[in-house]
Amino acid sequence: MTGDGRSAHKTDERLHESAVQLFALRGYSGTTTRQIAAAAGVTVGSIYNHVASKQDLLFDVMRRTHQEALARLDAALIRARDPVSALRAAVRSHALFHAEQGALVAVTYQEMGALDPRHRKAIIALRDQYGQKFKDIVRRGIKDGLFHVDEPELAVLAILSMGIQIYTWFRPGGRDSASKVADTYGAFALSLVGYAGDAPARPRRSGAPLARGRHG
Amino acid sequence: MTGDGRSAHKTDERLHESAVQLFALRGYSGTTTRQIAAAAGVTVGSIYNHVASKQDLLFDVMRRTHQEALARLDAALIRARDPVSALRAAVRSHALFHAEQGALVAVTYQEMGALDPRHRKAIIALRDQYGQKFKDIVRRGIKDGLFHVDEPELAVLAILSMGIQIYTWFRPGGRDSASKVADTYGAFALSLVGYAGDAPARPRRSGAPLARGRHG
DNA sequence: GCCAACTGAGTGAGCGCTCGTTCAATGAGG
DNA sequence: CCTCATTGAACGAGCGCTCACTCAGTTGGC
Repeated sequence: MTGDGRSAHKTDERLHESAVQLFALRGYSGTTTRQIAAAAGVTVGSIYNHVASKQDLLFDVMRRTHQEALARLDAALIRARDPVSALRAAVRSHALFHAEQGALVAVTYQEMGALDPRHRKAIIALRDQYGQKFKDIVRRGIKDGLFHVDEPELAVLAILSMGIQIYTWFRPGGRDSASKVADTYGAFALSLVGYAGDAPARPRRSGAPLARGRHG
Repeated sequence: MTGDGRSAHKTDERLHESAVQLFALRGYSGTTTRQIAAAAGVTVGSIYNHVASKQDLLFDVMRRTHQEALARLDAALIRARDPVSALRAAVRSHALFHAEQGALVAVTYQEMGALDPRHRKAIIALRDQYGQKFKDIVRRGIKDGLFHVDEPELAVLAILSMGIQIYTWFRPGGRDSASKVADTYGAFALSLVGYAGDAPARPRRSGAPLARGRHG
């Protein structure tokens, strides 16, 4: 039978996805190799034809998560020509990723302590690379006189933090869509850095029929 | 009871503290009862003279953490007479706690998945109780016309989120003191909810020459 | 003042079981 | 017929937890 879903590559992917789901649910130490194998539809021994160790599986999940987040951030920033639209686009990308990829994000943030020191160093480097792009935007916004914030480094940390935590409460089908959350967080970030031209109080952007900000 | 430093109460406390440190470092599943015992200066069997199970130890850590955070928040709010000073005081208390009690906070946020469903329910109730106090402040600020934010619920989530994450990067002796971070975050929170009177000096509505709409 | 009875923290070998990992054997596809 | 993913038994280590026991320290009858 050709195309029976049993090729080596497909098993690789199923192992990866099974590991993500289980690590997110039970944690790295709380997940057994047998559970991962069962979820991927193979037996224990077969895992080791595809990954060197459980530890390597964790590292691979984290590495790919960061690379994906970086790729999306870069894509979002391509069209931004000024710090305001750049920050809005960056925060939107950040928030969307953390809302839509909850399992990947949960593993990445909760299992840092389960990584070997060697692997951890590599992941931290990727994380810094990600944060640096936000710092650059805020720094430029200040230089251009658009943003007014006393502690830009803390502001960037705060902006990243509020986005990261989305994965802990966001559920698809909840009150707000991921896109709505992402837009709102973009506005929050601009308020945070003291950008005055985007005050949230006044109804902006044509399609806002529900004047829900200030009923009397 | 002679004061020889071997009283049962002291062992209780040492077990609790050892569990906090180890759970924070290696996670709940990654920590063994023998490690906890060794860190507390006793052997395995003795643990069970003080706690019912490893799971109960985790629950106790989380419960006490939330109760402590709630107590500090209430203490901080006693003197607040208006939404502005209340939000500032609440965020300051929140940020300080998450900076100063990193190990407690790490366990509380990273090991929710390791709790029994029964225990988890109790912890979530405490967490909601904590968040509700912030919601009340923001709601009152909006009603009084002091805060201007379109999405108050998301704003509260964002404010709590940025404070929670402090435990992941704050280290005593770093660039900023916990107090400095807490004050700055208080200002961030007020910017976030659209409170105009406390922002760093800036040209309000002095013009927003850049296109505000998104590019697509 | 004495000693037997009692209390409860501490001990450490050991229970049944599961862990991550290995490997000889298997069998289907090219 | 050869290749290689897959299997499942097996390995040694380690898991949470138990339990018969030790041993200070305290109590209370005489």
